[in-house]
Amino acid sequence: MTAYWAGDPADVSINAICALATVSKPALYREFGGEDGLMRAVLDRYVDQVLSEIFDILSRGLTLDGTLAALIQFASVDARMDAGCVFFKMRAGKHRLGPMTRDRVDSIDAAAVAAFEVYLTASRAGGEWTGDQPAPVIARYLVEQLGLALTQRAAGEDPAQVQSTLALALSVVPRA
Amino acid sequence: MTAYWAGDPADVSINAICALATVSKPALYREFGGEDGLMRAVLDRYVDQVLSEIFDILSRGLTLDGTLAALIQFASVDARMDAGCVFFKMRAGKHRLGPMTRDRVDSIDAAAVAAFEVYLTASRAGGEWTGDQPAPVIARYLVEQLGLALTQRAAGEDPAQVQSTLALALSVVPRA
DNA sequence: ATAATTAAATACCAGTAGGTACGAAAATTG
DNA sequence: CAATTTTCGTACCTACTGGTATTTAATTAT
Repeated sequence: MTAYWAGDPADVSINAICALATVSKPALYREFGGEDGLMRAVLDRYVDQVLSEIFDILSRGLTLDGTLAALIQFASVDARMDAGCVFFKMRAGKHRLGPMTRDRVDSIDAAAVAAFEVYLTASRAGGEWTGDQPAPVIARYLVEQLGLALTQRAAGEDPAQVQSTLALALSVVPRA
Repeated sequence: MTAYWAGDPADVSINAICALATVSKPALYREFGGEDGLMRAVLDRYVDQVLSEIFDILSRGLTLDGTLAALIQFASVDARMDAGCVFFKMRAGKHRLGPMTRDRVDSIDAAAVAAFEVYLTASRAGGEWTGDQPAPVIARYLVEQLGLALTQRAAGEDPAQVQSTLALALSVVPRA
């Protein structure tokens, strides 16, 4: 996970991973079946350990404004995201992934959009979100903007600049 | 250019290009010096033939609203951008490029932001743009949003969905 | 027509990718 | 302790990468 996170997952070879982990190549294949299985396992672990923070933010019961502020903070300033996000890195190079990893990426993507949709619907019911746009559109929009911010961070862009871009993008969500 | 455009530039090998162009490998090396030289040449040609459309839109003397609408149309619906954009594809995988191509990518990126900045400054002087944000911030924002839209199209997303995302993103620009 | 020169393609190089056959070591069982 | 089974790593495989040495073909000069 560390190796995939630090750079581009597609640029990290099985050989390099074995060397980093001081594990023999057949041992790795016995454990994960191949590159596809390894990446899928890494992605699952990453979602569990890191990306869950995003789902967590949505379930804190914050105001809409507070939720968006927390998302902006996490994606563009938090040190944990200095090297970007394993999920969005994999999604950006989806065509290079094996079938299992690709399926996982798709289902995580769908789950993220769905989580935002649920949040937005509740937010609208509570009168906090006054938008006339359909919730699915805004949910998809938010995921894409988070992805853009995390991609920019992975590219080494200045966090302050990433933050200003993301804050601007999320300012289209009308708060009550 | 066709090969780089159709997929991911980093996934197209010199061998494949030679086969497609029915050109021997030494001939290609005599002409371009190597992969880096070829990519730089392709990028230059692409900017000249395709990406110039964006700079052209900015110099048509349209209203701010009309300009943004034209940009949205071009990036998210125009059939020429069905496979995405060679420039943004290369920029997304910048770490994989040779030094010459990478320098070109950087300078084209800077030129694009500068062009938007000039446009916005003029637009503000004309009273069409009423934003209080600094022009450089909005210029950078617009380039990133165009890049996001073109990346989504390269990934095969539904143009209508790309359009709705981009239109939403550009709606933060305050029109008089 | 033949010799000298220029052009271009075939065939090859080292390096690395993902993946595995097979022999050695270690643990388990009788 | 001996025999068997299971675990594990060295060494190797094929495919493909960017790049080039060497040979073949075309051209020019005599």
